[in-house]
Amino acid sequence: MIRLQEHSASPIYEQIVEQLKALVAKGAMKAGDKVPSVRELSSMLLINPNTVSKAYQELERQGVIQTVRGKGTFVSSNEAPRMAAERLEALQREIRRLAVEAKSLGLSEQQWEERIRMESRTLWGDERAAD
Amino acid sequence: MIRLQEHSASPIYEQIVEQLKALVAKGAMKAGDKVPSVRELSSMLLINPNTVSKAYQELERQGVIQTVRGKGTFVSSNEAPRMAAERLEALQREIRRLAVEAKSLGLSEQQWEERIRMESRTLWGDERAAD
Amino acid sequence: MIRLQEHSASPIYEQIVEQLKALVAKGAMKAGDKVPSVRELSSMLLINPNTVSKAYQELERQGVIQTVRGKGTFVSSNEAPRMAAERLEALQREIRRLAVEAKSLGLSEQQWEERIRMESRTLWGDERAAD
Amino acid sequence: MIRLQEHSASPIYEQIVEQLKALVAKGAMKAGDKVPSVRELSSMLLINPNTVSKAYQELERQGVIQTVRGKGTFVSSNEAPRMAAERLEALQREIRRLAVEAKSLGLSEQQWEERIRMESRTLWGDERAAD
DNA sequence: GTGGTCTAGACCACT
DNA sequence: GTGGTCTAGACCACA
Repeated sequence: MIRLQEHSASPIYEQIVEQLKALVAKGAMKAGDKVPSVRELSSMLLINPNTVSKAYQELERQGVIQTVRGKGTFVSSNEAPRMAAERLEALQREIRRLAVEAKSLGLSEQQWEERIRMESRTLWGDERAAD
Repeated sequence: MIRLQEHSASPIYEQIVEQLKALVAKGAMKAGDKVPSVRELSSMLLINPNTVSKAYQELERQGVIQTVRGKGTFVSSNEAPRMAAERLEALQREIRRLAVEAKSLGLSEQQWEERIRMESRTLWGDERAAD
Repeated sequence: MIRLQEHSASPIYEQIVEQLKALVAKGAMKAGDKVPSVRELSSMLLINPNTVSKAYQELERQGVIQTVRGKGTFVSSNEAPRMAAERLEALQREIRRLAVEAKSLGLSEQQWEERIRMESRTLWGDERAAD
Repeated sequence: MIRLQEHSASPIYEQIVEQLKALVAKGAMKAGDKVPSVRELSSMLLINPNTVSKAYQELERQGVIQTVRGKGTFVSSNEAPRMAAERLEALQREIRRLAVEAKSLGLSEQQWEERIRMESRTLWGDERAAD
């Protein structure tokens, strides 16, 4: 369900954050679903519980999951994402950076937007199909 | 020409890399143009020469600039960017990550693609106008 | 009468304490009124009786309710709240903390006091109206 | 400058966050001022560097301080506090809680608002005097 | 059982 | 020198 890349530039806790957000975005996990406990996931991934804990705390800050004391951690109903203003700003900055990288690689506008659409389809496509 | 954000999450050398790539992508610098020497740029930006040097090494590795012994450093003809395969893979991974973040923030497919187009226009738009 | 937020930062027993104090403060419950027994409330809220018991112990410690052996638990006459000195000190410390947070968020003194008044009205306002 | 209460209910890292925010709110520290390094403060307070680090990360998330790689940590120009929406909501909830506690302690509306004004003066008072 | 906090000590990237 | 990440292992509150 979650797979770590050992020699990745991004830290382990960030990989967990990204992948869990991806699972929720894709609909593989839905509001109310139980997330593995800190100890469970840490032993599954063979990493320290503190590292998982750090990832979960970041996910809670962003409103993706919610912890219930003594019971566990659950996917939250993501109607009101947290820190939306800051995250939208960061998103736009990163899009700008990637567009520069794309052009720097010699991609045309059409090629760049085609690559975007490839990812859009896998995320939003199913919903459109369901219409 | 290059402006550093003192308080940024990304390291200074990366800011230089990104901004020089952006200048080339926007057409503000073209193949053959001379880029400031390490000493020049470091004194302009009031930073350590080693930091500029690290940035230039990364830019050369990506094929954006080329050093000519005794003459200086120049923007290279960008027809065959180095490491294109690796960088295209990384680009696609990052697009995927941003699409997840966009959906996680509650953006619709239309809103997400509109944000992409906002950046595309400023980079590729001028060329289209010139057609 | 009491509504728990499953996904809240504060523990369940604290939510019960806060809400019962709020009911008394608003006048919805008055001195001598019977409060639900531990068993009743725990089955109403679908939680462990120990959790309700912990809440009632805290409320009794603060002088909000009183247990009469064999008869039940009642809202106490609130003329001499227990631990008033300690609680007043804690109150002042918390006001100080919130004022700092308000200023840190860029609120003006007027905006801060307006937010206070919004809450004051709903608690004390009715009494003034009854004068 | 920062004093820890050993037997406080609130964790050490939170005490650091609160106290540093208070120093900035009072004007004792201003934008651009250097904050003690993680290692410095941890040895001053005789606590683990990780605990200070956790506090600083939270302060950065709230936009109170900014770290500059390899140089240190500085008070940020607090014109755009971060997570403002979420923090304003939390502030209002906490005001509500404190108002209930005040009334529960038998305070009149006047006594409650007087206690608010006591803290307001020490934070905003100086500015008014400077007008 | 759950997550939250803290310590001790290590390694790394950046300047 | 700076902060960021990670591990190992401990204790606590909550349910």
